[in-house]
Amino acid sequence: MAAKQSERERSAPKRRGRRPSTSPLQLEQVAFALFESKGFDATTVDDIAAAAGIGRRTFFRYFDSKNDIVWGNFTEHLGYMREWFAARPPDQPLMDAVRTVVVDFNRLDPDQVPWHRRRMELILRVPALQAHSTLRYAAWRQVVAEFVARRLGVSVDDLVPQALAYTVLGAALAAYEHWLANPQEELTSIIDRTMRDLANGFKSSHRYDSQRL
Amino acid sequence: MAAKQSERERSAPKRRGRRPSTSPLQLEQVAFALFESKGFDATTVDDIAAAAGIGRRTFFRYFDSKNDIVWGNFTEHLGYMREWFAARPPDQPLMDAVRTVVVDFNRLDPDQVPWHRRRMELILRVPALQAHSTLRYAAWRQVVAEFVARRLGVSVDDLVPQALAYTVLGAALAAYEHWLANPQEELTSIIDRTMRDLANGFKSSHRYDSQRL
DNA sequence: AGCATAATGACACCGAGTGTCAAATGAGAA
DNA sequence: TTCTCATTTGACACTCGGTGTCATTATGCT
Repeated sequence: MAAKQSERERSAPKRRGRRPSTSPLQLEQVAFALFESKGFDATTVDDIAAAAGIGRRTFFRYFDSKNDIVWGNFTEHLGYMREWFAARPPDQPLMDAVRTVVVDFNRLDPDQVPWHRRRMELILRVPALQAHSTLRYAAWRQVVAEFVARRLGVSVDDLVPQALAYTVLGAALAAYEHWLANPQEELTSIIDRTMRDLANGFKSSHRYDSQRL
Repeated sequence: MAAKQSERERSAPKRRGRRPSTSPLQLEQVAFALFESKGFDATTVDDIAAAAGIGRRTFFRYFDSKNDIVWGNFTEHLGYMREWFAARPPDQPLMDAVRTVVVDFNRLDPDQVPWHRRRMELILRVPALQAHSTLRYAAWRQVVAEFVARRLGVSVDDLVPQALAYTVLGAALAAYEHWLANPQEELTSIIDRTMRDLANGFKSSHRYDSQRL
């Protein structure tokens, strides 16, 4: 669906037929308002379509599923992450490179923070979205695994790149949950700390506390 | 649903009313046969119920959802894992203890291997099940996090136990995928190797190859 | 004006999951 | 045996997410 979004945006210049009556972004905003007031599960697609003034069938032309609403243009962002990996200096140690990119990938403009927090609260706390997110995470992991495989000169499907990608994702998710529970801490700091723990094999983890960094 | 199963089994001795006309295990077997022949998505709950000779509504009294079929008595097994963690010698290093238990948790009787492989192929390859499985993994992670938190003397909700649990899960999943792709290798070996990589911070991972162990 | 293109919404359909309730079944008590 | 009570079952109706189809509407180009 983030794919749909970007296709739509890129093919802007010279239109031909009828103009879209809304946009993924606008639908996202309408939907988020409903999620906030009624909760995700209690909000039906009919509710969202009605609130946005479109038909139910039309909604599903903007998003493949109700779950996909919360993911914004994630797929597009993944492209940036891939580029950042490609731009890492070849002499930078593997885990340092991974940590740097993952931290940067999650750096936010201060004005985006509240919206991102609401997004992540949905993704990480609503069971239906927790489940669905797995499919998005797979694409994220793949980007990491591709970088690691390139660095190690092995196939993306080999155990090490996949295991590394899986564990890096895990570290990031734990960091995100900690961020949701501790709004005063900076997201990038938490991720950085967690990624260092991971690169350490959690050997000195008992010495960390929430004040560090 | 695995909860349902065990309640059902435990409350066996003195019955009163009408006897159940089937069992979760029998339904699982009927369902797996259908999944094998038609695929998971193409198999409807009606199909399963019909094949098992029960009504559709009755099916949902044995399993909370179609997805839950593939998880067998996972919740029950989790109990064992919790016990194994509790039985670890207090002087065993943290990551060694975790590795040992996770490896043991996935040790199989040779005759169970084919069935377990089919189960895991469904869980790890069918998108609907990949997604749903996240909810089961959360319970698994919690068991790991509880052990780690106890060892470190911190809260289960703290960053380190959660991050460790998340990454251990990730390592296990990568190992499982490798196992599915390489049936000749032993599952426990793969998991052991991956867990050692994790405890190493993947520092020497480029020296591993699929022959090791 | 007329044509091609693209988006829309109405309609009908499927499948998962749930609430309700009467009927079937089995064990123990009278 | 018959009555009673607990428990499971299945029929029915309903909600909701998601999809296929198709006529309609809006827009740009010739």
